[in-house]
Amino acid sequence: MDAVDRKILRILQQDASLTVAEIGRAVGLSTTPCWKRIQKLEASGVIRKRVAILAPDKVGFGVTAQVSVQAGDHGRETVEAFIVAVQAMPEVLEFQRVAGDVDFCLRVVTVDIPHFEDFYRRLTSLMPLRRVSSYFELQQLKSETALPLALAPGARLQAPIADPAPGG
Amino acid sequence: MDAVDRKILRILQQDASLTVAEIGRAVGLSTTPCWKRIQKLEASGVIRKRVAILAPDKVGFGVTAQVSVQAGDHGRETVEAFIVAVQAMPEVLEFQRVAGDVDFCLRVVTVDIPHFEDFYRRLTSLMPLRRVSSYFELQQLKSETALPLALAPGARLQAPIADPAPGG
DNA sequence: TATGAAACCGTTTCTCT
DNA sequence: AGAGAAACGGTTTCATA
Repeated sequence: MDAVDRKILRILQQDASLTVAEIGRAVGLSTTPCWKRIQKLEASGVIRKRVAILAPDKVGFGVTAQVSVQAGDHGRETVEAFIVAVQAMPEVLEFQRVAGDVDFCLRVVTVDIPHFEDFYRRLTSLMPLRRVSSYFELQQLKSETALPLALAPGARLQAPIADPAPGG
Repeated sequence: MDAVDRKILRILQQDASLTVAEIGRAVGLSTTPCWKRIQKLEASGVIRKRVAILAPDKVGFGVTAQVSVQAGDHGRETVEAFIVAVQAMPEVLEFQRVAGDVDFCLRVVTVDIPHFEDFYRRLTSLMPLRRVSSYFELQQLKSETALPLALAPGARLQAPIADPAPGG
């Protein structure tokens, strides 16, 4: 993966609806080699998928929360069952095991506070937990799905991507 | 927005590389009306954008962390400058003001621990902070960009989307 | 608001450098 | 590896119900 591949990825992370010809123009390549590079990036799993990002408020989700969980002192099997159950909860978008003074972090969306309370009740009844903290989002200050490729190993620091000039 | 629109959105959130004809087939519509609905969902801002999702490890990001920040007792202007500075830090993917015993939550990616230390030093020198907690991700248990539309107001509970049958 | 046919344009393949 | 031309297929428009 070279600098041109990284440029392509930076563009596709920002807007995957551009045509191959437009992307090629932006990275200084004609459509065929640009298309071949994209195919390779998809085949090798660097590009995992292409998705549509929705506006949570426009589909009725008013609450998003960060939840930290400290597990009680339970056996491996209990914790594994907990993990499977949490993974299956649709309101959980992100779920990770972490190192620190908590064991798990979750990012949760719900329609409103009563729905969150219902979620919370279901979560805490899965297994006895030592501590659970919920942080409700008051203001979304930044939300990115794009990885900062300018910081990736091998990247020369680059300026942000300019739109391809309309006049060519 | 009706049940068909929600079906379309559920599909597009999962895989935005499907053709309009395929999506139409999955929701029981021919391509033209399906295409019109997608256009409307884009125009109204329900669909914010289409993006490529990359594999962090394949581009060299080995560390992702959740960082909680409790602000010191500072004036509005100091905090606003802090917010602007954090928004500009490329390693910060998510950044929100929250209610609870911390003030801000961040989701951060870096190449490795030394790079995280560098980030941490820059973050903590922006403004005196009362407390900063970092939780390093040990295991990604779930990672979704798709909102759980089955829980959205107005949604009848629906089964997961089946792939359109290969044979037609 | 849905459909099918047709026009248009982007993607994919092929050939050549 | 990259370029350009051609074939293919998906998108977008149009006419119609």
